[in-house]
Amino acid sequence: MAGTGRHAAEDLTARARIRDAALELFATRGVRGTTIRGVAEAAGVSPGLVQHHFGTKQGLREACDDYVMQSIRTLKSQALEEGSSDPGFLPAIVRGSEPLRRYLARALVEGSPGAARLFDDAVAMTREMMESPPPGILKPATTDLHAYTVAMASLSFGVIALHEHLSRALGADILSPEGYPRLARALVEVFVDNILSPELVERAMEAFDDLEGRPARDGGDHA
Amino acid sequence: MAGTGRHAAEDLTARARIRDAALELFATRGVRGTTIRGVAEAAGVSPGLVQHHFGTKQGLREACDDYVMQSIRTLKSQALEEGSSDPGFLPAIVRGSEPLRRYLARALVEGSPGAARLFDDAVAMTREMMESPPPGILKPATTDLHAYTVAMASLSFGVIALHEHLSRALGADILSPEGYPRLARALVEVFVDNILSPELVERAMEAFDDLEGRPARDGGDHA
DNA sequence: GTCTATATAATGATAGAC
DNA sequence: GTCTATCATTATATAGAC
Repeated sequence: MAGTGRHAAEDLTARARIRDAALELFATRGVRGTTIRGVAEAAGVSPGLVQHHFGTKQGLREACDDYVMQSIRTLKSQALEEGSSDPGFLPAIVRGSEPLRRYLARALVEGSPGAARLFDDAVAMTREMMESPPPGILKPATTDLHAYTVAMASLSFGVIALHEHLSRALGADILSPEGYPRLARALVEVFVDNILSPELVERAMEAFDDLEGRPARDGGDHA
Repeated sequence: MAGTGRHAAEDLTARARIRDAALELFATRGVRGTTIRGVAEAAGVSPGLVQHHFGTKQGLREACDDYVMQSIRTLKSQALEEGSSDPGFLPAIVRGSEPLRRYLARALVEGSPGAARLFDDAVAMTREMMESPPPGILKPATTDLHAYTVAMASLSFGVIALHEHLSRALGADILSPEGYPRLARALVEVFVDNILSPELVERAMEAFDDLEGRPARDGGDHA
């Protein structure tokens, strides 16, 4: 499958061209902001043909959703086969096409079933890896491994969802092969660095306990 | 200002009720998915009154944007005054109302000028803190402090943008006072933990160098 | 498969009464 | 300030020709 979306427009069937055009518009204008007419125009076909191939706008959207999520899964599998050392989804998605990434970013916030499934699968996959870590990765020291896993997934997918802001702040598209290393390096540094003093960490943990109404820990001298 | 959005609907002027209704709809259905008529119905007024107060749909959106971002800034200031130990935006936003958070999540992806400014300000604020860290926080060991800062901002705002998925995966609203501690604790653990072996970190850093076309580091024996 | 033409509904915005 | 009535535009979806 040409899952990355990198292909010449002329080589594609009308159906594929429509799907690609819809992908792009759904990503930039959102689902409701995209019109069948706009898709048809962008694909160089008539509005009637869009309906012919996908039935309704909802059908078109579902087709895009399936296509994007399947493409990303394929990219992820390829990255795994090549033995990528980076455990997250990020390296896989960086290989994808720009529209693919922007579609995912939108879908993560607009409420797409496919994006939700992708996120949940990533959590499950990360959790399995944390329970029996590969060489070079230690088992996390936490009493709540599930929350730990969710927090890690938040890091990866947050980069996707916010890539526009991150790119603007950094001055380079952080999901392009050019800009990605700079952010990735910084993310690893944040992981490795220990900028929080043990006392601060202890205080923060106690504050969280308080929020939950738990009893104070050892050394906690507050009510 | 009732920046948290916690107020009885009866106590509000029609203008405020319209704004709150629009806030809610913009957040859940997006800008293009929201209709003047829908806003009017939700606010219990006529469509004409919406136009009377805000002119156009665009004007209504800008008013919502300004209101939300200003409210969040106010919450942030309050958190700072109270000497919150948590440096990010998260603790402030957790205090806000549910619609406020969902609006921000959408705005971060839909392309809102106000959200972009908020993000950039957060980066600048975090950067200043990193350059002269408060007690308990060490200066990060990085050669790219700006990227480091952006990565940290990504963590905070990523939680907002993805809160729906995080909440689903965790089984509790992670931006409510009930669910927040569990995720926050996990985030701190991810920060503090060192689950990556030095060798793995070294390998990853070299891979990033390669992507950028930099020369190999000391000990790098690959071409 | 692909198009044009059209039915039907919804939307943003305006005008004017109360 | 608040409403109703209305216009012009635009949208989805269908029908049917080629």
